[in-house]
Amino acid sequence: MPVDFLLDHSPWMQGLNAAEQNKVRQDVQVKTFNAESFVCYRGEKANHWIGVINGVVKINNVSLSGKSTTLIGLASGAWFGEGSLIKEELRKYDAIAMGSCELAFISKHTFTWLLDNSIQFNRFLINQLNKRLGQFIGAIENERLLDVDSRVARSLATMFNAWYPKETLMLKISQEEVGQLAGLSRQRANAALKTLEEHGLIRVSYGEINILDLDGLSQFNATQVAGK
Amino acid sequence: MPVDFLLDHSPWMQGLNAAEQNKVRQDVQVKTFNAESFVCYRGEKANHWIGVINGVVKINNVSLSGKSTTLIGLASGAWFGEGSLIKEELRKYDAIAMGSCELAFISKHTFTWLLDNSIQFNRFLINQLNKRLGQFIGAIENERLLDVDSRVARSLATMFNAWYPKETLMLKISQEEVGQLAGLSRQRANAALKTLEEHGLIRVSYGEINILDLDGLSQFNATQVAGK
DNA sequence: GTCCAGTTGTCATTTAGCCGACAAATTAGG
DNA sequence: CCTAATTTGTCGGCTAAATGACAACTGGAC
Repeated sequence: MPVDFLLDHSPWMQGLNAAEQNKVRQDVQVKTFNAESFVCYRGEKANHWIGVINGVVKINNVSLSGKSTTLIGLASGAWFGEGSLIKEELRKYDAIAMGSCELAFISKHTFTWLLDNSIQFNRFLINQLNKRLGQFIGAIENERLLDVDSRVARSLATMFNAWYPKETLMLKISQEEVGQLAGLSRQRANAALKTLEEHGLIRVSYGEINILDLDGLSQFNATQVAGK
Repeated sequence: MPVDFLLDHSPWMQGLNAAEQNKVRQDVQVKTFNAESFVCYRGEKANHWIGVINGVVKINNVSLSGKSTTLIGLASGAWFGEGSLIKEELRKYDAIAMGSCELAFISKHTFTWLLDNSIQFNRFLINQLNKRLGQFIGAIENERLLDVDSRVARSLATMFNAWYPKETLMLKISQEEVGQLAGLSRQRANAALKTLEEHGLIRVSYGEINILDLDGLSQFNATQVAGK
């Protein structure tokens, strides 16, 4: 799948006029990353806005005590990294490729140009930030109010919230990483995955999870299922 | 403190021209709320953008199992409720006055008019959403990586992230509510408050917390303090 | 085919917050 | 000044997740 497919299907591109679109197409750079390689480093200067052509990228942080957590996973169609560009600050998190992936880089220069010149682009950003804010607020709700199995379900489902080609609902992810994504130990994540598999929502194999029912996954609530 | 003080010190007002500012001043309505009264209800149609003139408002949610959690507290100078206005959806959370407070209401009509006509206003919203997104991502980090005492510290500090008159660093809040704000039981919140008091960051009295050192509070990290 | 690093399944043990309970303290209202 | 409602301090028992450990499994590299 080429960059053009990503650009053609990105809603913010559709809001731009021909000249603006051209500017973007000339600026965009494609880079490929191997599994586990770093897309950006925490503390680094933010110079690009980044789109996922294919593969999955995780946004990560490591605490002082060495514990690692994943804040969000981003699949094909997602654009990220605007936060640090807008605030003109250093990157606050690591971005790491999960499995090999292809990414599109748009320069800070073009990004700010769009921000300064296109109302449509501003509107897109408002909507994207608003949607993502909703996602994270939801994540806090889940973490506080939902049982652990449901949290794992939501964490997996949330990855696919962007536009994406629905065929590729497969994740190259270890159970250790699932734990980091949901804020759990590997062992507990393992148990949760088994529960979800029993409910026919996913299929677990070595280093890989297949999503069988994305809607079911994002609505899963163990306490309701159990009828309590 | 009158509405005008809030409007004069709100950064988004400063970005508007005289005509736009006038439109806002004619539209704004002031309402006062008693302690514990509802400012908006979850499920209600969203018709206003709301600013805090004085007092504190908490954004709340109650789970199916009846457990209540507070997602964020908003003090003087904060504007909120744009999320549901932008998405044109029903309110997703309750907003409840903590102690009596005065709020400014701007109609959806004027809000969307600003959104459609003022680039400056769009820019303000992007910055506000981006900043708040950072806050919530930070909250998840804290919840996963930080010890409980530090989480309480951050929860309290985050309330005062907006512009506000720094004199009023006092919260009318029960320890039960502190627990809901940090996602903890009352008993554990109580212990955390004692720790923070010992470190000279706050002073706790009946139904009330005084912030002595806002910076210290927002940077507090118990594992570092303990030297582990 | 063999080796090896990484992953998974599953223990027992430890830890920490939750919950229910209840007495003491505090404030507001008559 | 007295009373009722709320809040606070603190206990012990309960529960669930974290942790550490280890054997079994998998897939890729050689």
